Amino acid sequence: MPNNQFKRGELYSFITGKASTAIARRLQKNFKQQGVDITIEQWSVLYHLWKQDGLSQQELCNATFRDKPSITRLVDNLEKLKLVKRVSSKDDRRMNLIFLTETARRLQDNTMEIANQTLNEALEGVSVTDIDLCKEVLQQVYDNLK
Amino acid sequence: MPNNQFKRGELYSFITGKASTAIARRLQKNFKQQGVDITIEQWSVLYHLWKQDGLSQQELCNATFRDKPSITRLVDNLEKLKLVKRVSSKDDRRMNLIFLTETARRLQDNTMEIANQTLNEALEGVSVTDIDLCKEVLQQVYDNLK
DNA sequence: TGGGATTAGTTGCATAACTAACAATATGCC
DNA sequence: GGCATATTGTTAGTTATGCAACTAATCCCA
Repeated sequence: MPNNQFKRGELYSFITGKASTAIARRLQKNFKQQGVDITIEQWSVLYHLWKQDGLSQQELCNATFRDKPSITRLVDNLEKLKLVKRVSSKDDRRMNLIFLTETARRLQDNTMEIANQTLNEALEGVSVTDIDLCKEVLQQVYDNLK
Repeated sequence: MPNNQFKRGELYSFITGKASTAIARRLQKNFKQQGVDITIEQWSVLYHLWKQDGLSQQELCNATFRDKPSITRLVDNLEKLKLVKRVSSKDDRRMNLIFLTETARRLQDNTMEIANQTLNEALEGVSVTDIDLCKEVLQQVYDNLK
C-alpha cells in the first residue's frame, strides 16, 4: 500500500529531524542566553550524574544512548571544564568512576529550570494525554529497534 | 507542579534522543548491509532532489532543516561521490542549482525501499491513528519553536 | 545612478557522532 | 597457574553540526 508508505516516509522526517533538533537547538540557545556555557550533550551527561553520582563511563553510555568513544570525549571535555573528575575504581581498575565537582552540582537547579521552560515552550498547546500517547509511541519505536 | 515537570523531563529524553537516534542508526545499518555506501544525511539530501531535481542550496536548507554550512559540506561530499553536480544559476549567479547524476537516480528505488522497511520495523505494533497523532504532536512542537 | 541592505554560498573553529582497531584489566576454565 | 575470552576505556579517521565571519551578487530606494 503505497499511500501508507508515503505517510510513514513523512513521519520519518519528523522523528529523525525536525522536532528533536528543534528542541535541542532551542535548549542550547536558552542555555547560552542564561549564561550557561555548556553543550546540551555535556548537560545530558551531568543530568544522569545528578541523579546518581559516580557512574562508570559504560553506565553513562547506557544512560545517554551514546557509544564509548563519545562518552570518552564528553568526559574529556567535562574534565577540562572542571565539571567532573575521573576516579579509577578500586574494585575494578578498568573502570573510571565519574564524579561531579562542586561547580557542576551548582549547575543543576538553574539548568533543569531552563530545560523545563524549554519543554514548556515546545509543548505549548499540546494536551497531557497527547503528550503521554506520543511518549508511548516513541518508547515503542525505541523498544522495536533496540 | 514538580510531578508534571518530571514527566516532561523524561519526554525530553525521548524526543531528543532515543527514538530518533535509534531509527537513524538502524537506517544507516540497513543501508550498509544492503551495500549502499552513503550516510543518512547524504540520503536525506538526495531524497528531496528525487522529489524535485535542481533545487538551490538554500532550498535544500529549508527542506532538510539544516543550516547553510551543513548543506555546503553535504553537497561537497555528494559531489566527491559523483552523486550530484553544482550548476551556477543563470538567472541569479549567487545561486547553485543542485542536479542529480544518473548514479544518484539509480539509488532511489532501492534506498526508498530500505527506508520503508526500516520504518516498518520501527513502527511495528503502533496503530495508524497513534502514528498520526504522534506526527501531529511533533509537528506542533516544531511549529512552536520555529 | 549610487550606496546601503539583503541574500546565497563558503570557510574556519569547536564539538560531537560512528566505526574500527587497540591497550589494559578481569574472568573463567582447564 | 596459565591462557583464551570478555570487558572497559582510549585513539585514529571520517562525517556532520552550529556559530561567526567572510565574499560575491542582487535588490532597493533616495
